[in-house]
Amino acid sequence: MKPVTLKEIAETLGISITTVSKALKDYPDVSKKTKRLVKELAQTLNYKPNAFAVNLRTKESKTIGLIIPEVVHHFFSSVIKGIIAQAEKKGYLVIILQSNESYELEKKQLDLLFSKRVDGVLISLANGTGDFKHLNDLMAQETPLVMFDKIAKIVNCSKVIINDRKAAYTATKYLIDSGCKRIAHFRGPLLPQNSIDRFLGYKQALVDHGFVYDPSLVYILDAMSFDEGNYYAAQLLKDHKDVDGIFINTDLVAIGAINELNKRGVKIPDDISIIGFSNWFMSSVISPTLTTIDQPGYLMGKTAFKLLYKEIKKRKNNQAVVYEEVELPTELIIRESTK
Amino acid sequence: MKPVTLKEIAETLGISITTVSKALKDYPDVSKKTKRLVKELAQTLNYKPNAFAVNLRTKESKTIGLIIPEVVHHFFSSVIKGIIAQAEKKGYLVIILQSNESYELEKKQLDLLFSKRVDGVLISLANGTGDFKHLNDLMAQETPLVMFDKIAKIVNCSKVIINDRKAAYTATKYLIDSGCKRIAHFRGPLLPQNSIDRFLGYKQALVDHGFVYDPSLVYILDAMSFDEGNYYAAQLLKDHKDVDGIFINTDLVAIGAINELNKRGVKIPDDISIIGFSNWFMSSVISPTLTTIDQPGYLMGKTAFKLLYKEIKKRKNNQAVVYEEVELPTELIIRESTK
DNA sequence: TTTAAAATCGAAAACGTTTTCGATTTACCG
DNA sequence: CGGTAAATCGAAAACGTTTTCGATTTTAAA
Repeated sequence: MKPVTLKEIAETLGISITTVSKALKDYPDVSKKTKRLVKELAQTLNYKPNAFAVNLRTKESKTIGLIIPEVVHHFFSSVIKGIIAQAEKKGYLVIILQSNESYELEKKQLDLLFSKRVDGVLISLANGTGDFKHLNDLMAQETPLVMFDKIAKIVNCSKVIINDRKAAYTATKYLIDSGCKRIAHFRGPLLPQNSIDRFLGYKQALVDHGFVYDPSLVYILDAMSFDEGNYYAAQLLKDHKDVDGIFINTDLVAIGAINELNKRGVKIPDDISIIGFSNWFMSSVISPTLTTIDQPGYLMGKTAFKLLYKEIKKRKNNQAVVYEEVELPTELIIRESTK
Repeated sequence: MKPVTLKEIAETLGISITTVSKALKDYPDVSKKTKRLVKELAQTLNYKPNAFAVNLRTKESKTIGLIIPEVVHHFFSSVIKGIIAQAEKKGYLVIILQSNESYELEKKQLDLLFSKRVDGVLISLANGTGDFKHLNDLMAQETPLVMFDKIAKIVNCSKVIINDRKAAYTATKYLIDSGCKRIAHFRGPLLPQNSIDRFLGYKQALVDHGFVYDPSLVYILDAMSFDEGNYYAAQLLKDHKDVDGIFINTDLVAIGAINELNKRGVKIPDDISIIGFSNWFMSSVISPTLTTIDQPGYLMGKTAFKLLYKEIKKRKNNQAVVYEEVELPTELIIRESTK
């Protein structure tokens, strides 16, 4: 049973394809009676327009692409949820691709999306991307792009971000204010902007409060996993007996660290205070519960789509597009892992 | 700058569209020289075939749809990851829709996917669906469908599942073997097959081991949230002072329950043992760590796609399709929340 | 009854591919 | 050089829509 087409409806009704098409879309130049007939038949035959044909004709796919580094991730899945919820409201479908933090994959996937002629793409960069030609190429071909969370400052497009630097500053300052004297930092990889900014915020807070910045206190992680949290917590204990606070780039790692410290009998927060980043659900559930920075994933997804949608509209109407950079608020969530 | 088409390449090279198309796809009836010329130009112009046109012609979208109840969910996001990883290997893109446990939405989304002429759809049912006409309609129109995790036994299609009943039996039996005398069950809503099966497994284990089944010991939850875990744990304490074990439908609720019991000074597992279901990452991290049933999400996603892919292939070659039902293994993960 | 205006309809082109099949060119052999 | 086989090419139809614009029919007015 093949999908029913306009042609079939037209033939069984003895009218032209044109009229059927117009009847279905309530054109003014088709009679009420014909409209009723057509709509009824379409209904009973369960007619659904072939999106390919429509898109080929109208050049609109009503589909956007989304590239994220990792799907199984509390923050990113919240973002996804925000995006598809908002997209659905506007009649858009979203194709999700996972870059696995690989620049090469990211490039390939962008090509794929272009081939599908998506109306726009939303992207959060892989840790591995230091070159942005693929992004600029896409935009050069009229495909709107908006970046969120892990962005590249140098690329000229709309962005939705948080102020990582400020948030990290706040977190570190809280550690300082609560009496920590020697504060370590588990940072993310070198390339991503947010891991740079969080590091910078940490450093700034230190300097502003009369600490001397000690590079041996910052550990550069790679996978940002629970296991790395375990490993570097142990490492830190070995390297620096005097550390009494850690600001950690992301909650998952922080939870790994807490796990390791618990195991070794280190008292949190009495011996060492810990602050994470992101406010994963898990953070409110482990013991001790984790002080962290709340990062609004759902809102970020929603906002990113809105920006993209606005740009799609503008382009469609041949209006000038202005790139926006919206900064979402973060919040320090104080729990048990700090004094 | 409009996307470049075959026509453009053909014109600048002074050859026909046909030849360009064939050159790009390495047809044997175009000369090496022409192929080289075409490919070079395509490369420099950054030509990407218009998927709409291709699909309209070939009737293959190389896209599948995925409908799941909830994105922000450890199990489902693992499934998603498995699906898109496997799909990418075979050159398929996946459109993800979230039904939010709503039957109405699910129906609408299925229509949307059909309109997009996806090559197939993967679905895990919403809790609210008790009617399956929308699924049968889709299949009647030649769109392969495979269900996973939350399935409907009555629908005739390929499925990938776990043996919920057996797993629940194992869990409950473990509680019994470890000495529990009065075992409660927090079950899911009434409709979904897996919540029924888990309940049945629980009941069977009880009966098989000389317990009398007491309906007042099973609580029917709705949202399956952390908060519900809190609430029903409190409720249980009020209703039944003698309960010493709970088998809980899903880890998130179990974690909520543990949270509440911890707060009230109930000792786990000494006073009450708890077993969850799914093996969320979180379960290995809370205190006490949660004994649970491991449910292989990534593998399930991968398998579901494979089944779908097989069916797509078969249909394409006009071969008879046979529906398969594959059952994935589960495993009891013993941790601290049980004796 | 004629005529102009309004209402209703449909032919055809276009979107960018793929593929069949016939046409043309080239190479080769005697 | 003639003829056949092989190599190379392109015209055209098709996929299912949308939309323009001209054609036809109906209605209402004169």
